[in-house]
Amino acid sequence: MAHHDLHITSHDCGDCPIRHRAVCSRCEADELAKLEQIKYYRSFQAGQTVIWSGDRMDFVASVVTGIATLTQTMEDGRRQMVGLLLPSDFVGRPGRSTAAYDVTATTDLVMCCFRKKPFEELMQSTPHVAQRLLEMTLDELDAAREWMLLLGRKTAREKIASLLAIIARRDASLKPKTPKGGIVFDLPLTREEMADYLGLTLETVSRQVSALKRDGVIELEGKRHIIVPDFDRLMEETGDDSDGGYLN
Amino acid sequence: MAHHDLHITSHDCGDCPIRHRAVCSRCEADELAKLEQIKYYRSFQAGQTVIWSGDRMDFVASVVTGIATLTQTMEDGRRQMVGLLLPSDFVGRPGRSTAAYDVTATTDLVMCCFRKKPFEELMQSTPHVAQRLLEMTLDELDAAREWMLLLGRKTAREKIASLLAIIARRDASLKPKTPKGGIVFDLPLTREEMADYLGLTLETVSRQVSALKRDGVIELEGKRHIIVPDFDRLMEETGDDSDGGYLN
DNA sequence: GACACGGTTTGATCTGAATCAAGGCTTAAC
DNA sequence: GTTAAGCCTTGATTCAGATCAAACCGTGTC
Repeated sequence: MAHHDLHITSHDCGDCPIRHRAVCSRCEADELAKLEQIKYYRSFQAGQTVIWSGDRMDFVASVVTGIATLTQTMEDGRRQMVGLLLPSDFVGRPGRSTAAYDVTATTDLVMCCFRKKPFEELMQSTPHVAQRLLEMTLDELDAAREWMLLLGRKTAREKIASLLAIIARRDASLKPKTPKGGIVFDLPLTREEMADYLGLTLETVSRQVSALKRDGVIELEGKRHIIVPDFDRLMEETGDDSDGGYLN
Repeated sequence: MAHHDLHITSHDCGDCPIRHRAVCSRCEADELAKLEQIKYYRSFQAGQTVIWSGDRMDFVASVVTGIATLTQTMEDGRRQMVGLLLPSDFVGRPGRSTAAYDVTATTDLVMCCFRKKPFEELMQSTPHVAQRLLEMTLDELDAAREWMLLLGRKTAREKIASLLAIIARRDASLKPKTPKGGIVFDLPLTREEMADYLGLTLETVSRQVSALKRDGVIELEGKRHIIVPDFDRLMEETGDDSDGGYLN
């Protein structure tokens, strides 16, 4: 993420409650003004569908608060999650008029939308927006490819550990660590949603979560509150390279 | 693909044997000249590794002829293909200095490379290059997400049928159809490579190919030459929506 | 308090694909 | 012509995860 010094998220986007990593970095005053004109907010309750695959989609958007998912469904009902949208993530494709996936709010959700036509025009005239979007898309592609390794080759236990590590890592970057170095967070997904993420059934998810708890890798308070006493121990269970990833 | 009228592949890139969809569309004469200066060709034999994950990578490239694969490998040797590069496909990430995946030539391969530093500079000064790259990356992301559905939720038989359909469709767009409406092509992948693509073992691939042959969905001449007498029949086996996909 | 409901756990059983193992078919080498 | 190496097929067996089934838990409602 450090490979472009665009001072990303370095200022607020007008009155947006969060800083729009996607579209506002390096915006000039007049560009901001233009963005102001074409933006609007939409709120959704947990469980609500934002848009169905195939529906007309005349906006692009970024998540302000909450979590949304992208899923694909086969005729017989088999579902696979293909994207997880966290605050500041971008959704929508310039140049396409219909949604390619179901977008669903998993938690209460606020999105900051931009009407597509003017957004595309803005993109034409402000090259750094296209470049920033390219960067984000490449990041997403990398994430998708890691996800493919998970889906194709990892065991159920490794899949669960990987998902917990992904969420734990994200949360750790937002919150300070606990005194003893443990990481604590609430699962934003139901067992079924986890299963759709991982290409498993909800029963298998439940069993493997129980197994990780039994083996002391995680602790549970209720169904959703997770304590990871030792992050490295969790990482060992993911099957991933231990070296913490390549440098940029 | 029709959503941007960039007259892509509308002219040759200097003496390149193919038209570089990636970087040459709408190039001005002076931009072409600049590209000429930073480009060079590299050839690889079938089976050769272009670059290993983690290696320094100071170029970006597009495939001229042949096929290359991107794969990820776990420490214990489990492998998952995460990308399949066909002629005119682009590889390499502006802003990153090391390769994130193993890149391997599956067939004899010629790539047209551009040194990264000057390519990035060119990107800064020519907005349409970044935009074209964004478009291509979004296409790749869509493909990755379809692939995720395949990996997470499809049966072995559906996976094989899907892969054959993908290759058949691509070939059909390059070659004229056979008199009787059938599609004929040569598999560019070994059974093991197919397995790595699909998240299966090579034995399962072999069995399912035999099963599709037994059921008359495909015909085989030798190990690699495939005849699809009825493409719709093959599509039925993929588990995908029959409606041929959404309009753009 | 009784009830229903969504999310979850756990148990018993089944099954699709992995694994283990043996050959077969081509092509190239000597 | 024999041998070896790659690639592919097929069979027997095993096993991880799916499926089927039952019950549990917390919350909100009447």
